[in-house]
Amino acid sequence: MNFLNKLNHSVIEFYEKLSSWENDIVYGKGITLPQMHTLEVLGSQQPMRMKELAQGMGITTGTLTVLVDRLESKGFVCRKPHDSDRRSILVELTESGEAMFAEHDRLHLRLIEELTSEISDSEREVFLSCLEKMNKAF
Amino acid sequence: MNFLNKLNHSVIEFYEKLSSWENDIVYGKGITLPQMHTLEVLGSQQPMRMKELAQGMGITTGTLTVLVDRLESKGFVCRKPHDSDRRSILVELTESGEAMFAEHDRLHLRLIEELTSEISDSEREVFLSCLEKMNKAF
DNA sequence: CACAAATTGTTTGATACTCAAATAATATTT
DNA sequence: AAATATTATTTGAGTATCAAACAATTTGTG
Repeated sequence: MNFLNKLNHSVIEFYEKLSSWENDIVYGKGITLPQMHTLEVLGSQQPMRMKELAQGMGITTGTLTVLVDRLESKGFVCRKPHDSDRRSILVELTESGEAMFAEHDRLHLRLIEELTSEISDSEREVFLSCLEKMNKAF
Repeated sequence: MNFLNKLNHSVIEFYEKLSSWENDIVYGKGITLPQMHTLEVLGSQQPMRMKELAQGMGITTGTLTVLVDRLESKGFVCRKPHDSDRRSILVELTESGEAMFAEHDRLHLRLIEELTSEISDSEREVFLSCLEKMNKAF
C-alpha cells in the first residue's frame, strides 16, 4: 500500500474514532451532537444571528430553529432581538451554556493531550503545522 | 494561547471541515452519511454478521437493521444466511456497492492528496506517524 | 437429554435531525 | 408606494437513533 493510501486511511480512522468519542461524551450530558456543535460554534463567536449560525454550521435555518428551541428550553442559549434589524434574532450562550461549552472544550483538550502524550514536542510542532496548512487548503 | 490549545482547535476545525465535505460528497450520490459509513466498514472486511457490523459502527443492531434494509433496496448490499449459525445473517457488498465504496475512497484519497500537496514529504511522514500513534492510543 | 439462559436479528414506539417549500414579518430596491 | 429580497418560523416527509419487547436459535446446566 502506498503512502497516500496509508495517510488517507489513518485520517479516516482518526475521524471515526473522534466521532465516536464525541458521541459518547456528549450523550452523557443529556444533549445531542448537533446541539453541542451549536454551543461550540457560539462559543467562538457570540452573539450570532440565526442565519449566520446556520451558515457556520452548514445547516438550514429551518433545522436551526428547532435546534435552538431545544437548547433554549434546556437553558443553554437565549434569543435576543437584533438592535437594527427586526427580522433578525441574536442567539447567545447563557451562563449554563458557557459552562457546558467550556467543560466540553476542556475534555477535548485533555483527549488531545493524552493522545499525543507519547509524541515528541518537535513532532507535535510538525503535526500542528500540517494540520494548519490542511485547514487553510480546505 | 498555548500549544495544546492551538492543536486542539486545529483538530476540531479539521474534523468539522472533513465532516462537511463528506456530507456534500455523499449527498450527491443519493445516499446518506450513515449508509456510506456502512459501505466503508464493509469495504475493509467482508462479509460481516449484523452484530459485528453494528459493533464496528458503534450503533445498535436495531438501527443497523433499517440501515441495511435501505442499502439492500438500493442494491448496494445483500444479506446471506450464515453457514453454521442460523441466528446470524451475513452482509456483503454487491458489485454496485463495491463500486460506490471504491469511488468514495478514491475521492477521499484525492482530497487528502490535494490538502497535503503543499507539505514536504518529510513533514507528511511525521504527520502520518503522529496520526498512527494517536489512533493506537485512542 | 431437557430445560434454562444467552445470543442474534427484527420490530415497535419515541425522540431528534434534516431538508425543501410555504409563510409571515421586516428591509431594501426601484 | 410597490415590488423584490431577506430573515426566521412552520409544515410535511424521510432518515437515524435508542431502548425495550420479541422470535428464532444456540449454548450451558442440572
